Amino acid sequence: MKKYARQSKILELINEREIETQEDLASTLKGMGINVTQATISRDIKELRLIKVTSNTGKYKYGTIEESQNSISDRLVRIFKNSIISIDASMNIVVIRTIPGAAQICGSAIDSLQIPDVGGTIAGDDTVFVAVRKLESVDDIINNLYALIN
Amino acid sequence: MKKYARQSKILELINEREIETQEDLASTLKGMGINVTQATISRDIKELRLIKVTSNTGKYKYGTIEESQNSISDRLVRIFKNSIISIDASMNIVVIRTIPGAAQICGSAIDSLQIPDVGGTIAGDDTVFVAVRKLESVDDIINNLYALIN
DNA sequence: TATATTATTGCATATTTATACACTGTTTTC
DNA sequence: GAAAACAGTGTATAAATATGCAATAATATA
Repeated sequence: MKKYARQSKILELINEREIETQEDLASTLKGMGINVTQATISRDIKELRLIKVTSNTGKYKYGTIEESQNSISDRLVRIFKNSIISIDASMNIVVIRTIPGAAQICGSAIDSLQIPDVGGTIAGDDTVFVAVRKLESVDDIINNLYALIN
Repeated sequence: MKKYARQSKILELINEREIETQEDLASTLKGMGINVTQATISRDIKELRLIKVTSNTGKYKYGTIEESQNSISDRLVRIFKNSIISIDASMNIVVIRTIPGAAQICGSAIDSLQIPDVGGTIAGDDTVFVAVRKLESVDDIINNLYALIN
């Protein structure tokens, strides 16, 4: 059974180099004496749960979920930057104004961030309400959000 | 800018349903009055950092990295189950025998698991040595590994 | 050992995805 | 306000990926 040896090599390779396609991987492996076709690579990738992640250059490359952990918050931050108009508070409600249509996604973004003392969010079309558990935390949360967009 | 409204809907959809392809997504959105082509979906998916994950049925579907967190250890466990022959210890070294060629990948698997008191691993072709920091921890670690494969 | 079962893979190809290019609408700059 | 720069999208298609099927290898079973 040479499958695992090959898969191990695959994990190694995607960490070392920018592997952009399955053909890439197949031919690199071929160069190392491991003869395999794209079809098998496709199956290996499924088994190994490898994913396509965007490299620094904006292109797709193969990577692991672990590795792309960081990019989760990247996504959220990017969405924030592009859509938030203002952040304000009324008592324990943080009111976020967004460009039209972006409130929902900003809401889910905030949910994902799991900010302490955030009880929940509700979003309309261009407004998000963030319920804060304690009045004292409101400023922290606002600063937290501002930090994201700068 | 209706892009974010659409992307928000996309996030919603992939959580609710098993979306298998980008065409799938495009036509579902179309059914909801959001008119968009596969090409744009492809770009949205890149922006949202969505990935293909294997659904329960073994097929691919779209999902988020967050959602597929769990499947990381799945991968490792699966590899273990399929390749470990025996687990034993000599003093503070846990010795794992695997099917030929699988030691490397089992080694990386163990590394990823970040088991307490594991100092490091080294793998040959069909054998992995796991260095344990304290003699007292050896049994725990062995049980830990056995638990994985059962 | 012979037979049956299961796992792994290649080949060929259908399916799916990414992208170059062109167009449109929006925002910025002077 | 006109011109320039930019963002978003569709069309068409090239590029990349997944998979049915058949062959072979590995493993289990009698």
